[in-house]
Amino acid sequence: MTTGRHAVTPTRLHKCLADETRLLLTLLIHVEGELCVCEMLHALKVSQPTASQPKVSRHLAQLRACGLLKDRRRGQWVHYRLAPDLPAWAERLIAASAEGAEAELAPLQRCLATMGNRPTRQAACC
Amino acid sequence: MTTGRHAVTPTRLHKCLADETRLLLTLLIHVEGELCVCEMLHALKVSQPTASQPKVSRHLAQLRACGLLKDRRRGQWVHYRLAPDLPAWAERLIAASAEGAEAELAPLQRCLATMGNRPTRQAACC
DNA sequence: GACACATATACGCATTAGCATATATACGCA
DNA sequence: TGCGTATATATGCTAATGCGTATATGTGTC
Repeated sequence: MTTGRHAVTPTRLHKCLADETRLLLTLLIHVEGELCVCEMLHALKVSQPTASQPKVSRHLAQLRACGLLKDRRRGQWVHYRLAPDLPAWAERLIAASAEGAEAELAPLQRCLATMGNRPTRQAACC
Repeated sequence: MTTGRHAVTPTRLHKCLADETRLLLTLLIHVEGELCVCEMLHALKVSQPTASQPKVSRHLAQLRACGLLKDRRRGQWVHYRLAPDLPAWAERLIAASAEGAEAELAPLQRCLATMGNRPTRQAACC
């Protein structure tokens, strides 16, 4: 479990979302709630056919280091979700981004919906 | 429609705001409505004592090129304001940033308020 | 332990971004 | 015209960013 060293500031948050890959990963998690790396990799290939696993992993690590995401290992899968302690303004900022990126985001969501063999997700309480 | 060569996209907008200087300039304009370069330079020195005029000008040009700001020459002064045709999500995004950056923004506003010799601003309609 | 799968990190490289300094342009006024 | 003020751009440099490939770590299963 990674705990960011810094508080989330607007500049840091914008830097995180200034990369197309990180933006899509973040927004995808924002709308889906929680996703594992293989799901994100799968979805991302819709808009970035050449997207590689290390690329996704590196960007996720960066988002985690900034305090934007939390990870949770679930067997062999690692699931990512938005950090639960994000300030309200940060959530509003992400929501606004999601609206602006609706057109790019929708195809990825559709791809996710039809993805077979998705790892079972269990509620955090179990 | 957008006068810039490109439409404002979330990625482009985040890139714009991912730099501390550009973020503060944008937010300052957002809360003040319209500002000329010398006012921004003056205010910015509160948080960046070494801020130079070319630096501010370069960042403003970048924000303008992205379609975030519009400029208007008023005699020897050039006034900047947010582009009037920004999509609603972009304005909400900026407003959320402003909230997150409140602590850094307030001192600049105070500095502006006590700045002498500010160029007279006239309503756009005259 | 050996192997397969899921994910993370290291390394070398190419591109980009931001900066300081110097210089150019635009306007107002004498 | 020439000068002062306001703003913009050019240049050369350094540092940060993102990428692909290779490799390492962690987990489940046999």
